[in-house]
This record gives sequence, structure tokens and C-alpha cells, in this order.
Amino acid sequence: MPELPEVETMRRGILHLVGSRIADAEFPRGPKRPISTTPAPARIAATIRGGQLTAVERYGKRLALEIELPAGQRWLVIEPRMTGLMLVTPPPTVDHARLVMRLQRAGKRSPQPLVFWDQRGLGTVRLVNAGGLDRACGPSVLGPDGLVVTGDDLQRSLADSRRAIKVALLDQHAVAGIGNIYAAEILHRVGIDPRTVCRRLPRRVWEQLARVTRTLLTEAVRLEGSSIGDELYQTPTSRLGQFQRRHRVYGRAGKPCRTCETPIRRIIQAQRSTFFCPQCQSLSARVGT
DNA sequence: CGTTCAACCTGGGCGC
DNA sequence: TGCGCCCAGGTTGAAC
Repeated sequence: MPELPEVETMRRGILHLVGSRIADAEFPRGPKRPISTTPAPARIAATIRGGQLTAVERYGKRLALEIELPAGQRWLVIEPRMTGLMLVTPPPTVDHARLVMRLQRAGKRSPQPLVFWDQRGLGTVRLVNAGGLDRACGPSVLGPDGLVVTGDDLQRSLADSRRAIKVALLDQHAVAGIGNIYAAEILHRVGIDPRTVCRRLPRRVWEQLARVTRTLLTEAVRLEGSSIGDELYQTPTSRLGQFQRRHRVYGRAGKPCRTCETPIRRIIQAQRSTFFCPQCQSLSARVGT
């Protein structure tokens, strides 16, 4: 679920907690298996208790909560993966709350809850130092952020690739933050067939791709992300995202293209669904003649 | 280099 | 009702 716009929405929704003290932290143990953490859950909880939240950063689809501890700065790196959410309001279910913190703001009476909730439990939580942050979110792992990626960035990393463009856009080393929804939407807006091999794309499209990536992700952030299907995704204050209203291809197999009425096709690439319009994203549309 | 598959999990939807 | 199957916003590692 959470791609760049959803994770950015999470970041913005908890920014007001910066400056708070972590009055308590726990990984509730329920019947379900625990999520993956490093170090062990109890160790993380014990370490961050009493620390101060000093910043909330986003790296691609990852969130990094900067915490000031007696031992120095540490970061709680949270990867929501498929169904993870950061919430300051009551979560959809009690049993899928994976990390529950209570944050005490100066001058406030009672602590505010901050919950990492994750239905499927594929998300991860890591407590790292500066070196660990670099290993988890640094440039060796994540390429330029999708909100600021340039045509030169894309051309450098992808122009010689033999992969299909859709698959390449999901590569977080190339550009950080694009997932299955936004890859499909970006390619429809640029008019590129998702199966096109990167090295066959004309030079000028890298600039277009980067521009559309920036503007589309920016617009999706403004609309607080995409809530689709079972509407599992919600903002930290339990609002639904609104960008799904702007989707032109994702999840619309068989339905008419919003531009040309041609039925949207669904194919599988790298074991994942790809949605596209065979008319708007045809070779001829791409080459421009 | 690139692709494919399995794995990690829960839960909704569908056909029978 | 129940069962089996397919599907889902992501990432990683092994095999080929």
C-alpha cells in the first residue's frame, strides 16, 4: 500500500509530535506473529523510552523517527510495506497494533498515542545509529526521491537498462518512492507502454518521465495518497486519501480508458499487475507520429 | 545482467 | 456454510 505519497502523508501527520518525549513504548504481544524488528522488540522499546523525538524524515517509502537519547542520536526506521500505517487516532483493529508509543508534549497534560498499525505484518521496524540509517536509507540503497528526481537522474540510472520501463520504475535504487500504483499512473500520463525496454526509449522521454513523476507524486501528496479497494490505507488522523479519484489505469482492467475509452488491460510484469491503455500507451503514441 | 519464484503475512472476494 | 483459489499498495534472497 504505502508508496511515497502515503508515507509522506504519514510523516506530515505526525510532524506535530516533534519535540515530544517518549513516555512509553511497547510492542503489544498478541496471538499473531510479531513483525520483524532489529534489535528485538523489547530491546527497542526499552531503549527509546524516555528519549525525545527530534525529527521525522521520509526516505522513499520509509519513515525515520529521529530520537535523542543519552547515548546519542538514534533513528527508528519504519517500513510500512503493504499494510503499515502510522496513526494518532484509534487504529482499525486492536490486534494489529504493532508498536504503541505514548508521546508527552511539553505543556500538555496527557501523552498522545502514536501507533504503528499493520494488518499483514510485513512491515519492519529498526532502531539504528547514524551508520545504520545510512545503510537503511542512504544513497547506496535509495536513489533520488521521487518528488525531486530529474531527467538526468533517470537517464543516468536507466537509459542503458534492458529491463521493461515499468519494472525499472519500481527499482528503488533508480528512484525512491514509486510503487505499483504510481508506476502505472505515471506511464499512462507520459504515454509509454509499460513493456518498453528502457534502452529503446528516446532520450527526451527521461525528462518527461521525471517531470510527470514529480508532478503526479506532488499532486498525490496534496490529496493525501490513494485509498483503494478495502480502503485499508488512511492518514494518521483516519482520513481516507483522495488521489484514487484521479487514477486513470490502476485497478481499472476492462474499464474504458478515461482518455480514449479503450478497455484498460492488465498484464503481469515481475509477478505484479500492470495496468495500461493499449491505445494511449502504444508504440505510435510514444514515438509521437 | 536480468528474470522467476518463493517467502514473509492477513483478509476479502469469488466460484462451486 | 465451507473450501479452495486468487488477489492485494513491498522487499529480499536464491536459483537459473
